[in-house]
Amino acid sequence: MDGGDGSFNKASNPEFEDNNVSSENGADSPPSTPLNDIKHSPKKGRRSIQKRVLSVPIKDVEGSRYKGESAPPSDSWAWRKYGQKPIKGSPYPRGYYRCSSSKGCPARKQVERSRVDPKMLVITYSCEHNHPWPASRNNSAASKQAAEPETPTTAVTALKSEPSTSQHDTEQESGTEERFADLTDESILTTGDEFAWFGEMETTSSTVLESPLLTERDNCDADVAMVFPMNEEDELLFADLGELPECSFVFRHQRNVGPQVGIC
DNA sequence: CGGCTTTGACCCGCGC
DNA sequence: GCGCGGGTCAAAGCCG
Repeated sequence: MDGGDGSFNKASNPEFEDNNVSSENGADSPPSTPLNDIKHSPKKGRRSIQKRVLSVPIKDVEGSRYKGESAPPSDSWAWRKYGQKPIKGSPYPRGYYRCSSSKGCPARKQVERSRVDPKMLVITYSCEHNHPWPASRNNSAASKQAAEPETPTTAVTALKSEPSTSQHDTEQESGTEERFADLTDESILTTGDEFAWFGEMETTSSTVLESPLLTERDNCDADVAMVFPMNEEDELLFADLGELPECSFVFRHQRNVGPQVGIC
């Protein structure tokens, strides 16, 4: 498998391929499937799955229960890891997370180390086209409450009510939850936007980089990749995973700076 | 006790 | 048609 043939390209990495909004081509026969069906037609089902890819410095996710390969950023939602796989062409494995903030939540995300910058995490969020994201809540709390999904607007509202504590000083301790909550304070809302919460992050966080191809944060209509900076501890965790491949892809989008594309 | 993480196996789509 | 690779499920174990 991951022999590192350096064959990292669109063919081998659909995530980056679909970056461009687009939800795969609608040529396949839609299985129209809920989670159950995903089992039998995981890829077909993706037809209606919208994705966004964000790049976020791992440093920012330090607050989350970061144990190994891929750090599940605490983005105000509860994510349950349901799988991990080594990706061909990448020395780092990819973690698969499912939203556990609410029952039946279709949201999923993939977390993997950036091939270009090991200190960054590439997170791909995906959700079904017509499925609203769950209300953003504290991970554990949401998990236990199994609260029902709320409308993005409601979710944001809830966030705005959150006291924006000095995230600068306690970022490492509080993690990103606080940070994200704070971010919403000054961000613009896009009601009805399933990815509104995500938009908040990218628009306000200088550390969050987004693919130029995905800047249209309409909703689930785009992939969002996040890259988080890593610290030494994190590096150690990945130490045995090997070095970066010779060829890597990373899309960045810094505020007022413009997109940056690193290709091979 | 409930929920989450980890790991292996299976299934499906795509490319050659 | 075959093989490769990605994505998901399910079982077992661990932790709070």
